[in-house]
Amino acid sequence: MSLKYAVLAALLEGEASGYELSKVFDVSLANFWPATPQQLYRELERLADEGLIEARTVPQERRPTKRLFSLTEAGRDRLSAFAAEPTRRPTAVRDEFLIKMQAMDGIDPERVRALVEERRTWALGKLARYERVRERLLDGRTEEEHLREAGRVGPYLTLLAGISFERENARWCEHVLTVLGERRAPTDPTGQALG
Amino acid sequence: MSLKYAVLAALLEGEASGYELSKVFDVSLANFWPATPQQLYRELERLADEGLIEARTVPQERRPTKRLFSLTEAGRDRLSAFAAEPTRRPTAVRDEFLIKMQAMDGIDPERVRALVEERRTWALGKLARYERVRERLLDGRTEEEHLREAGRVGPYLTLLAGISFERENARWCEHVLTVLGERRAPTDPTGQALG
DNA sequence: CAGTGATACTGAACTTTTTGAATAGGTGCG
DNA sequence: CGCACCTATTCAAAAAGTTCAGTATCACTG
Repeated sequence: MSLKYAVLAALLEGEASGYELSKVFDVSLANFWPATPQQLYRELERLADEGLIEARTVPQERRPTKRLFSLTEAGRDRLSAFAAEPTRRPTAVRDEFLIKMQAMDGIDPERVRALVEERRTWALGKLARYERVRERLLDGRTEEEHLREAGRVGPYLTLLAGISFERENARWCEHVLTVLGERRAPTDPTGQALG
Repeated sequence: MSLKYAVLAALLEGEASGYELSKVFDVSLANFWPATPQQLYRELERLADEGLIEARTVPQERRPTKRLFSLTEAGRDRLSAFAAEPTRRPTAVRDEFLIKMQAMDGIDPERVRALVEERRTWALGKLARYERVRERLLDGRTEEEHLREAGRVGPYLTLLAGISFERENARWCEHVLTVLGERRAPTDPTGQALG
């Protein structure tokens, strides 16, 4: 149900094609509501049928024709009504990696290290991408200036949420690597786990 | 596909009924792989058919008969094989609340405050529950002692991930409340947003 | 001028997840 | 004794999401 509103919220940034949205949903918004291109195209179709967005066909010089979608007044109103409602669904995190970590104590510790390193690298990469988006949004101003002066603050604040999420991810990985290191070379000399 | 492994990982803690798992998936594991009771019962059926878990029927004195499930050797092996593989799916966060925040700049600021306060309260509540689980796991030891000495460290480490997630959530809410407060009483006197 | 890859979109089958309800024994309250 | 609520599970159906496989246009490379 919420994909609908995620799409409407994305269109607050201005008109976009399905293809463009599928890019956006992979970097910024992917943060809190991922969707595949197929989902987006279907959703855009439905929203247009409902009159919440409108499409305009744009033939291009050097590329295939695209359809740009933008919010209608009805769409804006519907989104605002949704945003003002209390939140029904709690946050759902689905993380295959953490299932593996839950079961880590049966796996070769070097294998676990490798998985955690991989995860850390990934989190840092995402963090760097978010930081670049942030620089672009701030455009030279400090956070305080931007938040006082900007017309819209929602996109910046949700970006901050993504940044702190990935930063904590990376920190957690580092903590786990430390723990694994200490278990490999234990200061306690019982030798229990070294069969 | 991963629910299967989430269930196997949950059974590492010992045998459990579908009902008990549905409780666990609502507090600790809900963290990174939520599931409804219906999903769990179906998954348990499938896993038993595959021979990865086995069921034993336990008639009870004052309660309905329950079926307790436990890992088989095949189940343990399958879980270990899964846990050692590189992670295919990146973390997926689905958060209706953050969609609302993305669209906050069209909503009555007092309404937004209320939503953020609600979210903060919820995060702090979850954090408190996690902290209690942590106390129980540590059982008087320090984190360092526990991590060096414990047989299994996976459950503790994933719990830490949950704790830092909710702590950051609460912090983010507090930051947003500050920002909203400053926009309500701006030091910059243009009065632009006070129409 | 064939191959590769980006843009731009569509279709159909499939799996997973959610929702709502039904069943059924037992406990505790007034 | 009736009602609400907890344990424990199952059924059915809808909604949401994933996967795989296309179509088609154009740009760039060798």
